[in-house]
Amino acid sequence: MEDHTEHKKLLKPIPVSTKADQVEEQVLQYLRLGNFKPGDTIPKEEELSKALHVSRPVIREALSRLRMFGMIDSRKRRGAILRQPDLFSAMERVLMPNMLSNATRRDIFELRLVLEIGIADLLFLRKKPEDLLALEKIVADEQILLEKDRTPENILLLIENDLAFHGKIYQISGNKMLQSLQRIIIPTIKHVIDHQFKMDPLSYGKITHFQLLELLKQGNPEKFREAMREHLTYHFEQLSV
Amino acid sequence: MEDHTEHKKLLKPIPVSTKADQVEEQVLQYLRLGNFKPGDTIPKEEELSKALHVSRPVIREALSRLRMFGMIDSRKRRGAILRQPDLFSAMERVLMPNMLSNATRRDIFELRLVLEIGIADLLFLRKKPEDLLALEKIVADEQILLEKDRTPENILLLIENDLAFHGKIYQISGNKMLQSLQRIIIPTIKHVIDHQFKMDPLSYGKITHFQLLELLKQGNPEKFREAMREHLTYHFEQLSV
DNA sequence: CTTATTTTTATGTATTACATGTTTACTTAT
DNA sequence: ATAAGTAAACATGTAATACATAAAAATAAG
Repeated sequence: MEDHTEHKKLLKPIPVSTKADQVEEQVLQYLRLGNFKPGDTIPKEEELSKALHVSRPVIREALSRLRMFGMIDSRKRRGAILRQPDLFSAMERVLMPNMLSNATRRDIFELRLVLEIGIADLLFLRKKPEDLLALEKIVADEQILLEKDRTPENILLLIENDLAFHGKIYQISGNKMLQSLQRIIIPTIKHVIDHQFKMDPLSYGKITHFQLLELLKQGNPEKFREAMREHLTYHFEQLSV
Repeated sequence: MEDHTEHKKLLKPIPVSTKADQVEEQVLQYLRLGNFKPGDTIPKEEELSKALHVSRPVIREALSRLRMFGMIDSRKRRGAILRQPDLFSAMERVLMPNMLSNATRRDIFELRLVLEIGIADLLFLRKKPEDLLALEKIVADEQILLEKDRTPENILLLIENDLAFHGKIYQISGNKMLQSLQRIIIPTIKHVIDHQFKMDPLSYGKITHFQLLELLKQGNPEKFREAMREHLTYHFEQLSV
């Protein structure tokens, strides 16, 4: 018997992943190699259970994960059908800025800067008259707010206004992926500005929203990029090696 | 019949959610409001089961999803402990370019352009001598390959070399989030270039990798941005409104 | 006091049963 | 014969239960 326990210790270097993990990997592999298209059905839980020699709860646990990513959509009687995975929307659900490490929050803060600098070409490719009108409205609102006193609630309104301006930029890009990323970025940026850097959320460079809008109307991508870089200059100054 | 399809669109997009979905949402809510930190433990499955009045398998199904995101790490006897969610790594696992819609693939293609244009400031902030040496090696290899015949295998090597150069750029940025995004982008870019645009993967503008490297050594972010924009000009030309 | 063993306990896995909603097939009425 | 209504089948959703397993805690042995 003591020999038995000896073997037990020696034989198991424990690369343990649970069965559900393995099933998930198997199914993903199956999907990758199968070259399926959205709308195709995958084997029934019962069939998977028999094919992989695991119980149905384990199968369900694995499929549940794919469901969370929007990869499958299982309906009664029909089984599970493949869907186009929505890469970022699932991520939004689990994003909790306070759970992230400072390093990750910093990464997201930087990501925002990278995106808003690099987005210029898309803006000039896709901007429409109504977009410019919307931005004009936002800038006009900002002007009104700036002329008022700096009461706490006005500060909040200014922050909202600022968010609206930059958010509209992502929207004009016409790129859903960028918009998804922005939804991930926003709560993190707020957290970073409040807790990590303790900077004034409205401390922008010499270039104002108004000037950015004018450039978007009459300028070109290159000028817009450099103006945005200047606009975000205080944000860039927060960065460290 | 045409009337029928009309109604289908107008009526019910099916807002059904399973219990596991609801449990997942409850737990996420609990975590968000609780202001927890990595290392904290969450209630045991049994407790959750009683508190939410659902069976343990349902609880497990919900927790399994959080496990997939790396949010929790459950160990026997101890229960589940919170971890810092790795936002993008889970997404890499489920990325299957052939499952994406053309629109999504186009979005990812554009994301790459946005990132590589916007990344310039980070590069100049974080570049280190060894990074430049690595890039020099890549560029030298490219030069050797370019002087050889255009055999299929040499073409493949050139594509690998190109990937190495641009990949190194992301690495120099020192931003893990950008590197994660790149791992999502790479297989999609390949797919898009092969199937969607049918463009030459190596068709770059007048600016070469060598010139980009020289700018990274002696130039500034602004010049680098515009050079990268020129380098990617044929990619930008693929874009449509 | 250290080490080995047992016990405890929470998760991992499996079996089983039943509920629920869809599809398919069948029946019935006009 | 076509249309509507009904019943049967079937796959997923939910639940209860039992046992395996591993890790921590408690206890016993040296």
